Amino acid sequence: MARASQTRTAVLGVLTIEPATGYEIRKGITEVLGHFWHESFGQIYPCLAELVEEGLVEAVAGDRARSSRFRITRAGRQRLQELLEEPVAAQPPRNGLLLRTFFGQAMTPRALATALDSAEQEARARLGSYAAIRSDIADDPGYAEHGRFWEATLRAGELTAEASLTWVRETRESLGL
Amino acid sequence: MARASQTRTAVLGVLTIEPATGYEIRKGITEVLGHFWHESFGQIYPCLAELVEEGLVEAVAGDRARSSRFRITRAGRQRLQELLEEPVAAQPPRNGLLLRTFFGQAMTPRALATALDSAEQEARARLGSYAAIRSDIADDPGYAEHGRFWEATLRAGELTAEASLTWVRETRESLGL
DNA sequence: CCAACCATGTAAGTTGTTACATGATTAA
DNA sequence: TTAATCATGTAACAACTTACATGGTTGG
Repeated sequence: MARASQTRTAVLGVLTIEPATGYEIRKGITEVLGHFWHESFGQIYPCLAELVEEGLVEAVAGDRARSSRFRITRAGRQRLQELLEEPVAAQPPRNGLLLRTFFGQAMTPRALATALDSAEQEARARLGSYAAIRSDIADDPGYAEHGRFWEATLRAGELTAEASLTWVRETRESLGL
Repeated sequence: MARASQTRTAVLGVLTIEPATGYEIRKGITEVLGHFWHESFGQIYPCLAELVEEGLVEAVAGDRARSSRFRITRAGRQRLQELLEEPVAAQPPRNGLLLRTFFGQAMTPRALATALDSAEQEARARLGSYAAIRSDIADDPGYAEHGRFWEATLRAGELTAEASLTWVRETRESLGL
């Protein structure tokens, strides 16, 4: 059966921006969508092969040996639209930090405090990276079409990171850590 | 090889509260940890069998035929502490709503607006359920030990849901939806 | 008596990661 | 020349979901 996951959605989506090799697709997902999406090579290459077979993307000659660029077809754009309009499938939640917090009495206060420190550092790092991305957005040649959407996803990251910092602060206080 | 995932951590954790059947463990995870954790039966039963084999939990007679309660052993508590003190393994991000937002120009404004509506409704529903859980926490006989930790996880849910509502509001505005 | 819930377990399938293997190209 | 990056692909494994199969118990 055809791959039912959202990997297809992400790959087709990236190819609407410009034709790309598998390597570039993965790089784009990591660098641009990285704060809310992830794909590994082991997903991308088989997925591309399927998409070609279904006529949703087509391979064009690449810059170098053993490389091919993939371009989304008209059918691919149509399919992408359908995929995007399907209801969002929420991934089952698995928050390791909250699991540790919930069972906090089974660990040393020191260890829980360390976990909170890590969460804080990670949130700060994310906020820092978002500031850098804001410049990238302004420089993007496709700003008029993509920019506002890109900014919206970035804003989600900021709000999440800020909520995370608020939570760490409050939790340190309420648990006396 | 032994199951390396955090299912063991969650199961052992639940059993620190009181001995339980597999069914009760699943129920407890769904009802109490549901806003940040998830396990299916297909994970829990094999995991319990492994834990028994390793001496981390032991089966005691259950209330009825074909049922057994599982009790965490001293070794199990020790193992749980070690597991909790391991660094939090962040699950790779896959946010379907942000994926749709990023590729928002490839879908109709109407469809994106619908996705935002769903996100808003879901966040509101979560806030409602947290209010109900707050009463449960106050009623919990183990409040003094567990309650503060439980409340902290709930607060995380509230902050996340509120951040989500803020984002939906801002995004509707910035994208004119 | 019957619906809802309690209870256990397995098998098949899907999804995804990681490690490995291979080699071309480019910039220092 | 050599390290980094570009590029592709597969095989093994790990994790997880879902559907199925089975039957006991309780409350209305």
